[in-house]
Formats: sequence, structure tokens, C-alpha cells
Amino acid sequence: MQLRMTNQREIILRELKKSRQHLSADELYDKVKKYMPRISLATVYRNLEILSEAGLIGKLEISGRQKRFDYDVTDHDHIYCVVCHRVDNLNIERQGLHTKEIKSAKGYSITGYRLEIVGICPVCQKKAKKEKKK
Amino acid sequence: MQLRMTNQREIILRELKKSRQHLSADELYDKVKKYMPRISLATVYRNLEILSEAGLIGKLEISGRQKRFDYDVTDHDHIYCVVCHRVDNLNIERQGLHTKEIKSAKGYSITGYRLEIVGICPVCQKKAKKEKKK
DNA sequence: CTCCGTGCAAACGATTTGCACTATG
DNA sequence: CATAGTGCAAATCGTTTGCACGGAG
Repeated sequence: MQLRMTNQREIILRELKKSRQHLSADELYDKVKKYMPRISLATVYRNLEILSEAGLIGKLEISGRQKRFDYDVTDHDHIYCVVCHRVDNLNIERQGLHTKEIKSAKGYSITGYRLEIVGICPVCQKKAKKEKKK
Repeated sequence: MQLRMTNQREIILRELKKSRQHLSADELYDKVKKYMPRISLATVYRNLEILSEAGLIGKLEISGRQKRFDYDVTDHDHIYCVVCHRVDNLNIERQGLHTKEIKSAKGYSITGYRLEIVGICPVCQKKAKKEKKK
């Protein structure tokens, strides 16, 4: 099963990298449609899955909402806004987490962990202030 | 908007607490149906939402799958099995995480964080070994 | 020329909602 | 007796899949 670099795959990858955001499949679909109006949403889903399996992009499964895809495949954590659901990258020192406790937790064999900081982004904080003034 | 303690709400709450597991809405639906055969799945969803908003139970949104609900509302983390998707509670020393870095991350105002350990549970490890022997 | 990839529509699983009815406080 | 909660069915949302066709290698 080899990977073909089709036009649609190339554009999907390019647009995600270009965006520097954590886009969902349908957001990316909208962007890609500008260059390729006949592309189908299913193709976007299929390619995002394949690209993340190939390690070319990251897949984010955050907080019960839609999946988002990450242009950055290096190791990092995420912070996300409970109001507008945007996601940003974050680098946190993790030394506090590498404890024996985790390594043998409840008999599990550990494969990794996900740390997700939750908060309100600057933009939504400003909006909230404006609302108050009303 | 006051909270009424209906029969269905009471049983849902009781069954979740009793289970000592992290049940999904439909798993809980099955349990509750034994006592209340005519209850509807929508009622279970509605009550789980209300109960978690009232702080009587916890809501877990883990890794893109269905939501699960937590009988334990005290502060703790979770470990989850990538194979069978079961979730267990976990207490991890969090001092490593309370850094300035997090508190002012990217201009966000932080409301909390979720730490999710990922691994393979003891039961699935055993199953995997058996598979190998075949 | 061989298959992997595509577009389309239909199927899907989890959750939510509109409605008329019921029952709690 | 007001109005929060219920059961039911239909709707919705994000995502996946079957199929016949198209294009990359």
C-alpha cells in the first residue's frame, strides 16, 4: 500500500501547513475548495486520516468536539478556548509528569499522555468585557 | 430554574455512583432500564447533562469517542485503554504543572487542565499475549 | 494497465430537539 | 397549578462507507 501524492492530497497538506492553525475537516474543506471546487468532504476526511497515519500531520481529539489537525508534528501540548474552541500549541516542561506513579499506573502499560490546558483565549476575554459594559 | 429530583434522575444518579465505572450514556441507559423499562435514552442524556452541570457527577470528554460520566467529582486525572476504551481514575502529583508558564499561557486566562494518560489496560495486555501464542 | 484515490450519496453513531403529555414541588 | 421533566420520533452533527469512475505510477 504505497502513498500516492495526488493533487488533492498535496493541497490539503499545503493549506493546513500554511494556516498555522488547528483546523477541522470542514474548515479545511472550505479552504481547499477555493483551489479545487469539486473536491468532496469525504476526500478531505480520508486524506487527513492517511496523512496523520503517515506522520505528516497530527491528529487532535479534544474535548468531545470535532477532530482537529495539527500542522506541527513535533512533541507539544495544547491549550484550548472553551468559548470559541480555538486551539493553540504550547510547550510545557513535563518533568513533573515522569514519575514512577505514571509508569506503572494501575497495571496499565503506558503508551503516552495528553495534556490539555483549558481556558479563555485573549479574543474571547475581550468580548466578554464588552458584553459586561452593555 | 430549580432542580426537581424525579424518579428517573434519582435512579440514573444512583446507578452511576453504584457502578464505580465511567459509563457512557447508553451503558447507563441499559442499567437504568432494568428498573424503569420505559425510560428513554434522551432522558438519560438530558439528566446526565443536568447532573454534571449541577456538580453531582463529572463529565469526561476523552479522545474523540463518546462522552463518559464520572461517579467521582473530586479532582483527579484519568487513564484510558486504547484497546477497550475503559477509563480508570488516577491520582497524579501535579506540582510539576503549576508553573508560571501555564498560568499565563499565550494570554489565555486558565480555568483548568485535563491530563489523560493513555495506555493498554491489564486485561487487554493479557488478551494480546494470548493472541500471540496462536 | 494496475490499483489507489476520488466524488457522490447514502449510512452511521452519538447526541439533541420539538412536541404534546406528566408529575414534582 | 405552574412549569420542569418525560417519552417518542425526527432532526442534527461529525464522520465513514459502498460504489463506479478517474488518474498516478
